[in-house]
This record gives sequence, C-alpha cells and structure tokens, in this order.
Amino acid sequence: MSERYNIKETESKWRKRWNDDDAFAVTEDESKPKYYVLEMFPYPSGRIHVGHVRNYTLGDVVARYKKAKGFNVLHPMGWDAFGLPAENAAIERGEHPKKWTHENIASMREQLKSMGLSIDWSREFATCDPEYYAHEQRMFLKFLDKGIAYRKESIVNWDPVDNTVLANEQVIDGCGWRTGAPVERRKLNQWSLKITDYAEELLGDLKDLDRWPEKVRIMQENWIGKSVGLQFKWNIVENDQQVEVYTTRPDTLFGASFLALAPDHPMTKQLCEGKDGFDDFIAECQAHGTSEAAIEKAEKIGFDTGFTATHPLLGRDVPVYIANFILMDYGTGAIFGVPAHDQRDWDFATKYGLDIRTVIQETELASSPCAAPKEGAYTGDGDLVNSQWLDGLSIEDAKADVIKRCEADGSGFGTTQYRLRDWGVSRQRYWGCPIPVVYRNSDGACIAVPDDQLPVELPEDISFDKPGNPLDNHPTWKHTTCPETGEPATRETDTFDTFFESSWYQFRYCDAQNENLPVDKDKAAYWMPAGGGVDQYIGGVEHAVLHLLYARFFTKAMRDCGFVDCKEPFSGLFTQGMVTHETYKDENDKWIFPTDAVKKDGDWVHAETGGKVTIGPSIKMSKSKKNVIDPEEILGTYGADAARLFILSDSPPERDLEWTESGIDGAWRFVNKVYGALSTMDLKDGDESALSDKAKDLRRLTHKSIKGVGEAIEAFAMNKAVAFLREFYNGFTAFKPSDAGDHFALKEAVESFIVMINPVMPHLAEELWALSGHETTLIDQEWPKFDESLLVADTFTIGVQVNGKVRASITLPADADQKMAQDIALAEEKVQRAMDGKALRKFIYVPGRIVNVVVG
RNA sequence: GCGGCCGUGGCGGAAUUGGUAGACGCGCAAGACUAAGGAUCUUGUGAGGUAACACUCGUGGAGGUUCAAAUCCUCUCGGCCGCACCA
Repeated sequence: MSERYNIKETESKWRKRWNDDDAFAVTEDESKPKYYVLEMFPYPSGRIHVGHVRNYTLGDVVARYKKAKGFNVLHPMGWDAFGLPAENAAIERGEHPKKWTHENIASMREQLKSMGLSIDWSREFATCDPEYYAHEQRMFLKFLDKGIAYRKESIVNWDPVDNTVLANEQVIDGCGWRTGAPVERRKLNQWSLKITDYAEELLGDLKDLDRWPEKVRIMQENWIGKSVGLQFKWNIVENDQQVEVYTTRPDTLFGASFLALAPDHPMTKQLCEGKDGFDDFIAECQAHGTSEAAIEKAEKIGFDTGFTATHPLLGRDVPVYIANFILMDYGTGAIFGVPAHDQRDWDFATKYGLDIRTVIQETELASSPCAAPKEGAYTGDGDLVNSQWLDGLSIEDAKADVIKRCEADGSGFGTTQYRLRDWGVSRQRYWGCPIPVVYRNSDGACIAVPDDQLPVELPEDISFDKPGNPLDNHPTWKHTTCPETGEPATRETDTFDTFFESSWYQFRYCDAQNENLPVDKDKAAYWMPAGGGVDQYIGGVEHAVLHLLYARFFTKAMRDCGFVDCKEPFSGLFTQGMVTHETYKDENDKWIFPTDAVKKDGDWVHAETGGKVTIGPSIKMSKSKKNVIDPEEILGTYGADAARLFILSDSPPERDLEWTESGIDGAWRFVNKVYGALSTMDLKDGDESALSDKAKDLRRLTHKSIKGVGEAIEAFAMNKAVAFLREFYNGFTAFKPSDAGDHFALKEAVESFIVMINPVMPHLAEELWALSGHETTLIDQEWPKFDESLLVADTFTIGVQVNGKVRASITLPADADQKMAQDIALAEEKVQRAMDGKALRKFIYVPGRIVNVVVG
C-alpha cells in the first residue's frame, strides 16, 4: 500500500484553502432556491463537547449536501454568550465575565473550525455584544408600546442558589433547571411578556409544523394546555357570598355532590379560621409540598368547612370542603366535585362519605336502569341521565346547554383556560441584557430609555464582592435622569432572561452587521419568508418547551411589531439523541476516566494502580461520572473526518449514540483505507458505448448508491447514508477493469463516490478530488444524478416460496410474465421437492419481489 | 395515573413500508504477509443440525388477519422519555 494518509497536514491544508477562498460566504441570490441550516448555537463554556460535535456534524452534512444539490445555503454560527457561568467564573476566579466569555469564544471557535464545518463565519456574533443586544432593547420597547411587555408585582419562582427569578418553563419538578435547588415563592415586581396572548396561535400553528418531531409538538401542546369550559358562581348559604368555580364538564352539573376550594384560596381562611383542626389540616397539606410531587397518589384529604353552597340548577345544597388536590394556580382555585365521573372526586367522596350520582351512561346502556358505578369514576363517552331536562343529550350538547343557561341568567360564562403563563423575563443578575427603562424617583413612573440613548450598556467596572445583583450595587450606574423631565431617576437593574437572546438570533444571522435594525426585512424575507423560517434546525430535545416555545412566540411578536413577516422561526426541526459512554469505577467505587481503564489479560484494570475496574452502563457523558471524551483529543488523534464519520455511523441521529473506542478506530481505518485505495487508483477515461455485463453491474451499483445516499440524507438517516457509502466502496474497489467500458464505469463510480463522501468527510474528499486531477474544489461541485433506467437489471433473482416458506431462488428476465415465472419456478428441483407431489392451487408472482407457490 | 417512543445476532443497527430477515459496521474465528502485529489483506460468522447439503427454529411473549407478517389487528410483558392532583 501507498504512503500513509497525513491527516493533520491534509486536513489543515484544505481548511486553509476554504478559508482563503471564503468558500462558505453567501449572499441573497434570487436565482437559486435558498436553504437555511441552523444548529442551536453553543454557550461559550470554553470547550466543545461531544454533543456539539454530533450537532454540528449533522448540520454540516445537510449544509454541504444541499449546497451540492444546487441550493443557496446559509449555515451560520454564533454564541449564546450571556449567562450565569460567566458570573460564577467571575466570583470564583475574579475574571471579568466579558473577558472570560470572549476568551472562551476564541478557543471554541478554533475547536469548531478544526471540525471543518462549512460555516459562513462573516455572520458570527456573540449575544453579549452591545451591537446585538441594542436591537433587543429596541424590540422590547416596541413590545412595551404594543402591550406585549408589561411590569407587575406577582408571585414568582425564586432560585435560591442562582439568586434569581425563573420562568415557569425553567422549573422542573419544583426545582431550578440549572441548579436543581427547590424553588421558593416570592412576590416581586417583574417584567413579563404576554406569551398568553399568543396561546391560541402557538397552539394552532403547531399543526403546520409537519417537519417537527411529533413528540415536541405534543409537549408544546400539553404545555400550552388549552381547555374549554364554564366559569360560574355558587352561593354560600350561610353568609350569602359567592364562589367562582371553573369546570370543563358543565354537563355533569347534576352529579355535583360537593364544592372544594384550594387551601390557599382567598375565601378559605375566612370560612375556616379558628375552626377545630383547620391549622393541622393546612400543615398536613404543606407537608406534601410540590417537591414530593413524585410520591404516588398523594392522598386526598379535605376539611369540612361546615358551610354549604346552593346548586345553581338544582337548588339543592352541597357541602363546601377545602381540599389539598385543588390548585390555586389553575382555573379559579375552586371546583364542584362529581364523584361518579372524576376519579379524584370519587376518591374524595368515598373517603368522606359523599353522594355519588351517575349522570352519564354509556350510550348502549342508556335505557337500562343505572346504578352508581362500583369500581370508580366513569369518564368515557355517553348520554346524560338523572339530569332532568338534559336527559338523553350527548355530553357535548349538555355542555352547551348548561353554559347557555348560565350565561342567560348571568351566573357564569363559557371560557377558555390555558396552562401557559406569561413569560417572566426579569433576572436579578449582571451578565445579561439591561432592561432599557428608568424609574423617576419623584413618582416612580416607568420611562422608556429614548432611542438615541440606546443601547443601555452594561458597566464594566463591577464588583462581585457583595452578594446580590452587581448592577444594583454599582455606585453610579443606576443613577440617571428622567429623559422626559430631567429629574433624578433610577435605572432598572434587572437584566433579561438569557432565553431572550436565543429567541431571535435566527433572524440576526440573515443580516448580522445591520446597525439600525435587528434584521433588514428584505434579507429576512429571503432567508426566512412568511411561509417558512429556518429550513432545518437541529438541536437537543431538552429545549422542547423552553427555547423552542419562546422563539416561536418571539417570532410572532416581532411580526406583529413589523420587524419581520415570518410567523414560524423553524419550519424543520430535528432533535438529536445524546452521546453516551460506558462508566468506569475503581476498586474504591470511585468514578475514573475511560482513559485510565485498560484491558489486561482479559480483565479491566486501572492503568496506573493496576486495581480492578468495574464497567458500568453507557450513560450520558457527564463530568461527575467522568465518562467524558474530549473532542479536541479525538480531532487531534484521528482527524475531523474520522470523528465526523464515526459520529454519523451506526446509530440513527435521533437516538442515543454510544461512543466507543473501537468505533472511532473503525472510522479512522476506513478513512485510511479509502485514501490508500483511491490515491493509488489509476483512473482512465473510458468508453460508454461498449459496456460488459460486469461494467453494467457496477453502473447499477453506482446509481443505486447515488439514489440511496441522497434519500438517506434527506431523511436524516445518516447511519444509512454511511452504510450505502461503505457498500458502494466495497463494490467498486473489488472491480477489476479490463476494457474501455470498464474504465468508464469505474471512473464514474469513483468520482461519484468522492463527491458523495464530501458532506461526511470533506477534507478527504477534497484531497482525493485533487489527486484525481481536478483543479477546482468540491465546494461548487454538483451532486451526481442517478439514472432511473440504470437501476434495473436485465435479469433479477427472487425467492420462491412454497406455502409461504422460502425454498429456492430463481433468476428471471426483467420482463418475465406470470407464466414464465411459473414455468421457471416449477422447474426448480427444490421447489418440486417442497411441493411433495401436491397439486398446485395458486401461483403468486410479484415482479421483482417474490414468487409464492401455494399447494395443498 | 395520562401522553409519547421503543423491544430484531455477542453489540450498534438495516429491511425498498406486507414480499429471500440480519444490509453496513463493531466484535469474534481461521488463514495470508510479516522479525513482530493491537497494521494490512482474504474468508467465515443468527441458533440447532450435517462431512457437506437437506432440514428445523428464529424479530420480547400469546393469539389473529393474509398466498405471504419484524411490518397490520387484539391481548400481554419489559425498557426509555415527557407531564403530573390542570377540575
């Protein structure tokens, strides 16, 4: 074999060439269809991790493929640069967040570049640059004008570790999404965005996102949590007050047997104060706080207030309870209980001996006498019974009737509820975008900072010595004057949630240098037209209801404020799986790095101590478990192409990928093998007019591969694309040309192969392309086209089944008809044997697929 | 509890959407070249069975539909993810 492939030298040579040529810079070009590929931009932590490698490799394959298919491809990169790690670094190491962030960006940029990504780096930006967040401040003020942004005192989620407010989406199981600390409830003045005004549109447009994973759409749908129902009043008999109740099942009103209020309902205290056992009850409710939500079926407990409420339609009175399973956050914080048709109410009623009245009967059973259900609530479909004038109506009709009646007598109204809450965007932190308002000291009036004073920049001379928000502690920054009156005023010292930045960055790439606007409308219209946004967005599923929901909302808000025409930011979404690795523990049960575990005489031992090592399951890479692989080492040792190949091989991109040493070795071997075989191959121009059967077979493989690889990439089945490429390689390298026709077929195969490995292994592809005599790079090389007519052979081999079992295979001419297939199949000895002398009953022939001989 | 995804060789995974199950890779085995091989090349590799064929079994399990089922239907077991008392 030839000389070894010099990975380092060759790869950096081509990267330099691309860089010198400005190979991936794009501008709007109306003559070509556009394609916008975007991966979720990284937080500049300082080093890339394997998840980034997977993410950006996937995007790069799509970008390079689409470019070869003739699209004008936008593939940008930037930095999600605001956030707490920078402040923590400042506190721990005394380094300024700005410096820390920019240093990290510089080193991560080099790491990403060493992957050989086809990025248009001229569009790069960091969200912490005033040039970026200036636009954010302008948009916010426009939102304020439009009533999309507002400020009010509300109860918020407070993360006691990060010392800041969190949005609802950022609280997972009652704990902060970053810190894992149980959140506290605090009452604060804070800025919010009216995402709830967009609930209906956000929900409705999910239908159109047909290139999104079903899973993400369902998660968003559930998060928005729309429900339609009735809100109406019940009278408390003893004090003549009224309680507002919300229900999605007004049809079951005749089945009501109690009323229940949330423990923190405003009326609860008033009804129960001083009653025996009430304090104990409240204490017990609190004992089962949200943090224990995981505990199965927290028992339903109630407190009988002794009051009764009048059933609005029936005139009958029902008892009023306080119950632990009623949430103040949802609806009105009060319900009427229908034990027969709600399992929770059933449990409650059974425990406290309340009536259970069946009012819905399964349709088929409607005529038979009904009894209270024995084993729980019936929540299925059916018709109304025991409900006077509603009897016999369907559930839907009964709902409509009850709502109409309540609206007529003024006791209530039909209404829609959402689980979604407005997005609180104030954060009491330094390293974020300042909120551009001031408060006049004299009267507290909130005044927008005028346009000519924007951006409100972060001060750089800050101190982290004191706890709390450095902006608040800064000696002078917040003291300013009112732009309207010139009176003393105080700046808002809160900054925006960092999800604010990532909500619109996809637009900024379309026009990253614009000083006057977030994005020029025409440029945005080219890359992100009204009918569709980013063509392919790629990232982790963990943002299903965070970033991905905020960005959708933000896009619609920007549209309503006239910044863009686009209504959905990401028309295509792909969520990749995690990268996992085996875990290793030493004899003291401590995690150790994979590199410290070596195999010796069939056993795993510690490389240094020699102690016994146990291997644990392959799980998500994490620093604490030490099962991490540093991409920089991989890229340095094996090169970018091998790393890219491995990360695309084997596992479908949506599933978890197990990183293995043998896997990356295998990819590296393939890179070398391909180089060795193709760099020494003597390709001759051939003659298409005289093709042997052998040459025809090779052409069929070539065109089958072109079709297969293309379809696999389009379907995001990168593992299959790689398999097709390897199969193709195995085929044409086994081919020994002997005449001019053979040379034609071989050259076609090899050149197609080189172009097709380019999205996966761009450096190797360029090197081989150059070695085979081409002057130009592969940047503008068109994807090979396949000829459908070459995919079919003159003859084909198919299986022959006898009574459904494969017994033989036969070769038929391409145009064989049923009779011919039958003659040839029945002539086959194995078929005869399997038929065992039995009579032919039926003969099935599916051309190109199968033959089935049915006997009996 | 509700919703979603998924069960195929020793392993990761293919299977043109109902048509020769196990493509491609990893691993393993044998051989070749070697001073050496953890390099490279060739061959083999679902299980049982055979000298080799034949044959039998085989896609978590049990039924069913069909000429034909990994694929469709019913039931069932197991794993993963999301939401979680949302009225």
